[in-house]
Amino acid sequence: MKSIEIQLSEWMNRAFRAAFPEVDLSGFPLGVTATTEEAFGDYQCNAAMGLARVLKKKPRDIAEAAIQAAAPNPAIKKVDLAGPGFINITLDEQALARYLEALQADQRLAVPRTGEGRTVVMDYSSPNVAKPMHIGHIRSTVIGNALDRLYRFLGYRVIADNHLGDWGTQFGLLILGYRHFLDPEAMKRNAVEELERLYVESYERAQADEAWRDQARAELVKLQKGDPENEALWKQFGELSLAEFEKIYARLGVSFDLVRGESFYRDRLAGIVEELNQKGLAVESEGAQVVFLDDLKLPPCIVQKKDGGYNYATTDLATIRSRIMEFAPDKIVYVTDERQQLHFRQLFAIAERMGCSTELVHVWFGLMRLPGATFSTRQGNVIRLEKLLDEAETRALSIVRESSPSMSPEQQREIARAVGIGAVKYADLSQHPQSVVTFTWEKALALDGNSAPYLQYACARIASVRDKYGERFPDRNPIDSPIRLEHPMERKLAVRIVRFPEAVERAAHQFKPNVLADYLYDLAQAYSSFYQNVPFLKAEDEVRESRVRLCMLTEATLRKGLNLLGIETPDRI
RNA sequence: ACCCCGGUAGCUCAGUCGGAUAGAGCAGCGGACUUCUAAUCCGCAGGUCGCGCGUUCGAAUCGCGCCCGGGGUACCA
Repeated sequence: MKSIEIQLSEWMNRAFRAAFPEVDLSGFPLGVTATTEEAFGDYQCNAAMGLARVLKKKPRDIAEAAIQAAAPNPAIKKVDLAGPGFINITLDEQALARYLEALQADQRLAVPRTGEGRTVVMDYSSPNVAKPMHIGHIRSTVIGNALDRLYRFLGYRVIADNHLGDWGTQFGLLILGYRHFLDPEAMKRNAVEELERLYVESYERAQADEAWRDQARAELVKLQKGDPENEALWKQFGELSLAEFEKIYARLGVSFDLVRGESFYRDRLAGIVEELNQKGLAVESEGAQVVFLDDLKLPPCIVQKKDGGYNYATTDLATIRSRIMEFAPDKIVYVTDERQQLHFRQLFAIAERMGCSTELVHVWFGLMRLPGATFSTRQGNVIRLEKLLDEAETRALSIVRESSPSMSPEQQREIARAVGIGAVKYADLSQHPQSVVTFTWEKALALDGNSAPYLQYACARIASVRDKYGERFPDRNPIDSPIRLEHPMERKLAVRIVRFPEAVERAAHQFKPNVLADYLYDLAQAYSSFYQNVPFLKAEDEVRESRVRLCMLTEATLRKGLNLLGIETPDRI
């Protein structure tokens, strides 16, 4: 089933081609978009203005010609020519109602499978082993997961890979710290927290103590050479960390197809450098192996340190190579913070020179900061992700208890969980990814306005309507009655429902989940307004059924949309 | 010094790659619950889109210059 926007765009395309058969119009946008204002109708086409210069005609005349050349279209009530050359289209209510009826039978809500047959690797979350996840990790995890879900729904084969930081230079210090400062009790209580403490203590000692630094380096070399004792420790660190991460992922509803740390690629690093040498891409400079990218006005990129060690860029090159060999992806998407922009530009440039033709995309997001201090992870004012989620659930619980005192405690907790976690996720997803976010509890846990609970509340009200309808009219089925769009609120809601496919596609292709969030909020607002101002269970026969059908369509759309953002929709709230 | 982002209502933010009279939410003020969940709805008020010049039918959006803030800039990831 095609979306209305696509149908109208195709229709408009044919009209322009019929009006100007002698001109090659390929490459010009001739489609329609949702109107910027209701007063202009439902969809608008701005193509005439763009064509004016090329056709050397007045835009109004061009638009007029296209309108005249357009085939009769029963889906359209009227077409207006406005302003300098806008073509404004108003949908016919009857046709729109028939479309909605068909939509109700469509599991995909008219969202096309544009990714059919294509594969995309998504690299997100990727925390470092032996460090607890804090609020800085939530953006990569939540935004990455939303994109993951969006692409899957569009028909792509998605390989979600959690590329853990488990093979860095930090392990020398960590192993040393473990051997000297370990507190077994603390380790039992919270392994990852203790590992972090050990690292910090070891790091601080290394600042002042040169012998300690040398020792750490030696431990790292031993690990890299496969020393069994160090390898066992390293493995243990990884397992403890992963177990801790899994708890967070379970709470967030995030799962990966692969969890491959950087260590997975460690045996291929030498081969990458060798290949770069052979192709003349890497040369020795100041004792290190370096790829120069002067022609792209990028700084040089080190692929092998003078001590023989490898770093991030080399691992990532090996990772790209490995992913191409194993999955033959059309696209590899990385979701990281903004500080890595330069790294990825260098990486992509080198990969291309090595013959990689896969599309490589870096989706970056702004850093999370705290109001007073400028994002200081060192000063100890980091907020642990676990604590954030706890707080969110606690706050939600007190509200649920107040508004639904008759509910069982278990159900209250379950709803508070869905609402609290949803609020935290939505706070991130509803914002443009690349903006810098200043973290505040109030914003992260907002329960009114443009928030997850607002959307969840709308879903719960609909579920309630559906249940009450079933109780009061057990012998009727809404599907047996046609949809009618007579009340302005019904029409308004209908027009929004049919715009879902474009919101999904735009969110995915622009890598901006907030596009979908905005759409859902707008839809929920239209529904709330409808709900508050138009009676349905008390409406007369047929009208009641029609309105219940609109409720069900809204519900399906909201639920699918929130599901794509990774947000749960309880039946009661 | 150079590179990349951002600057929109008191606050937090949208703005569909150049479109029509710049939109939401909080906060503020005023209304609406014997009714389908008031975690809601309706209304009011709130703007030099950082500043200047330019490009054209048309600029918050594109170009140049400046101001302010953030991030980055060869052996960390």
